[in-house]
Amino acid sequence: MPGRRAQLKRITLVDVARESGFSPSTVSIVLNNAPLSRYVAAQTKEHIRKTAQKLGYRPDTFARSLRSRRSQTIGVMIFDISDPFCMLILRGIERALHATPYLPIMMDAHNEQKQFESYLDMLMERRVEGLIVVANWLFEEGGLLAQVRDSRLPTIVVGRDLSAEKIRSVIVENEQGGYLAMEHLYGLGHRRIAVIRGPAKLLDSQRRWEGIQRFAREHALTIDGRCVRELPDSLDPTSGFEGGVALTAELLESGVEFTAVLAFDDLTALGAVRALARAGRKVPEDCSVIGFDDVPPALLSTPGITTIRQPMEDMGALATEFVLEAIGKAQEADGAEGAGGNGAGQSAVHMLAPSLVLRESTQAVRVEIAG
Amino acid sequence: MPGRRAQLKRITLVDVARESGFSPSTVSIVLNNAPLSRYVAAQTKEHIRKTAQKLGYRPDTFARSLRSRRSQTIGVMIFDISDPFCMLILRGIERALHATPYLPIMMDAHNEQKQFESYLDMLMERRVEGLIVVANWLFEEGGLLAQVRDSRLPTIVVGRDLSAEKIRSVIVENEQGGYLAMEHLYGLGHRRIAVIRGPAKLLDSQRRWEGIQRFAREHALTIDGRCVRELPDSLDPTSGFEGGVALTAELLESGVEFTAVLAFDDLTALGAVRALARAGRKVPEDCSVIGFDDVPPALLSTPGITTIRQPMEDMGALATEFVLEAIGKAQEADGAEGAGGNGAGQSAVHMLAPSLVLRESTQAVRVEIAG
DNA sequence: TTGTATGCGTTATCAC
DNA sequence: GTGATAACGCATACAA
Repeated sequence: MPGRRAQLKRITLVDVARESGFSPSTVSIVLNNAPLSRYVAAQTKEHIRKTAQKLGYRPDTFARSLRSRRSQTIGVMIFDISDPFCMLILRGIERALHATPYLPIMMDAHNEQKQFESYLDMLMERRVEGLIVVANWLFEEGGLLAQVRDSRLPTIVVGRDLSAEKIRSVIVENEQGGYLAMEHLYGLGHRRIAVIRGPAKLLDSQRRWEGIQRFAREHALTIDGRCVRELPDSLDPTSGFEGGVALTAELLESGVEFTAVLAFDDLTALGAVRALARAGRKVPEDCSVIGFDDVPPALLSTPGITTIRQPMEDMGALATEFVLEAIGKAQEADGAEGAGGNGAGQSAVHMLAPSLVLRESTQAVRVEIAG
Repeated sequence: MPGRRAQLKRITLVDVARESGFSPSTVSIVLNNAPLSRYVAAQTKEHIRKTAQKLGYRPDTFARSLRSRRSQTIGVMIFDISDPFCMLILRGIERALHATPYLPIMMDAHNEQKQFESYLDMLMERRVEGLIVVANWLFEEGGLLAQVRDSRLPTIVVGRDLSAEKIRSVIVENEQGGYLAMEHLYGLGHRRIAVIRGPAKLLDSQRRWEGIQRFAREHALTIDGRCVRELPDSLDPTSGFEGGVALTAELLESGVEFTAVLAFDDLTALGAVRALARAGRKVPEDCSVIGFDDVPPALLSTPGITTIRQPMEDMGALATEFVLEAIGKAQEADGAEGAGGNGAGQSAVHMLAPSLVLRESTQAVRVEIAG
């Protein structure tokens, strides 16, 4: 290594100015492509850029942020990073942010409201310019986002429909998803379908149910009330799986017949498989199972779980674009005073289409003919 | 909303000074608990703290960092956040960092060396005070960390043994893990054990194999060479699972007999289960399977995968402590010039003990008596 | 014990 | 077209 010890001293804007023979202001203007740079001679620009490059100049983030009041960061609050559902959304966020000068600052709330609050505080303190909340279904918005809402910080939540709380959301089309799941099962000949619904409190859970019912209505299929179970409102991260096990076992013991289980999500489906196996019923031969989400464990288990896929990466990317857009607008309308929305306030819910992912946990029903 | 519009103006140190009647310096000293604060009257401190509280003063991170040259952040480079293995380590890091004033800045390299490099750059630019690299086995240290190494930035890698590259590492005791797995299988009566080794290049893979061999030696068990397969050196994230499927299928077709499969990791084990199922062999009745790591999918699949657990959360926490410690030392020895180590250079590998997690994928061998 | 003055590296507002 | 100069908010050496 050719003695790079000189690198120890940081190169500043002033160094570049001195070396290039121009003033710090000009250098700053050029290097930032500031509006004023329109009036700088092309030759000057070229020269300044060259020397900056030569010296290996890197702007100091802190000085820049201090002066410009802009942090160039987006806060990403993850409600539970160990939930595979959240993870894939992160990918999308990172992907969308990659082309921009913004850096994500991620925090994991460990499934705890308390943490969520304190981290939110930290993020605000670090002056993030936007906020993306990655929520799974355990997330309880107990006024947590109230402070954010009227802080005018461009905010969006992905993974949960919080439009009722006046927070812009990006989610999957749950109703459509429920419909698709039913359609698939029905197409395979299933008529006695057990449904494990999500927690009642969950809006997304409602929607899926609506989709299920719509399909049933359209096909004159009645869903036996005894075949429907509901996941409890729980704060336990593994409650989906355990709920699936328990509720399926319940279903099995109740004696009511069914040839397929439509589970709220993949973990629930995995739980159903477990319970069925325990009862000696093989999947899919003796009973089909369909999940929702398409998280990795659904692919890795045997049989692979047929599921309704949420385009999580796209959801993350979309949410990111919205936030960036809102930040842009807020900047434009910066001088323009007024109580009017800077884009942060306008609550709306953006929905992406789900899709069926065929794997091995569902198959045509064996004997049954019709309901 | 009761007109909170006054909040728009940020409270600064000067505001607190004015309001409390003391000078900015005194206020700064008190609020930071700086060394000099030892000489400040208790009453003064009290008063200053009260008014700071009253005004809702929050120090400006950027100004503080600009001045003090300290970012109060730790860079966390995750090689692949979608790998459940990495995820749990993150939990540990976050937990350990929580009690400190340090904020983690996480970046996900998406399994790409290119990304890794550019993000590393970003982290350095943001002046992180320490670096934790969360690596899975796909991570290739192709000189990636060279720049970090001689940047004197306290660095540690968790999840991979990179001590050979002179980088401090926190890992599980792989040799012991391999031994434990064999011990478990042997204890259940298995004598014809198929082994799917990890990639040859991987040091961790070697160590596990050594543990396996040690157990075999100690118990006069010979491992049939025909029963041993090796995962390819691959950069594909799902290669573990697919490798497991393919190699197990190969094993099955080769006609050689075995009553158990000892897989390199949980994904490989899951792959083995899949291949066995396809061949009509049930797990664990017809063949036992043991994994390594204890990642969530191992728990969620049916049967649950018996595995050797890596204490990933503890590994993350330990790594974090080391980095914090190194930062502390570097600060102390700040004036003390010298080429000598500030703790960052001292390469060493710290190992945590693995443990057996019993689930349903292994059971006593049916008939076989001895090798 | 406490206050004053200075500078961290940038950007922005003016003059020239 | 370009250059002085003044903040941004904080921490610290030094003075009192």
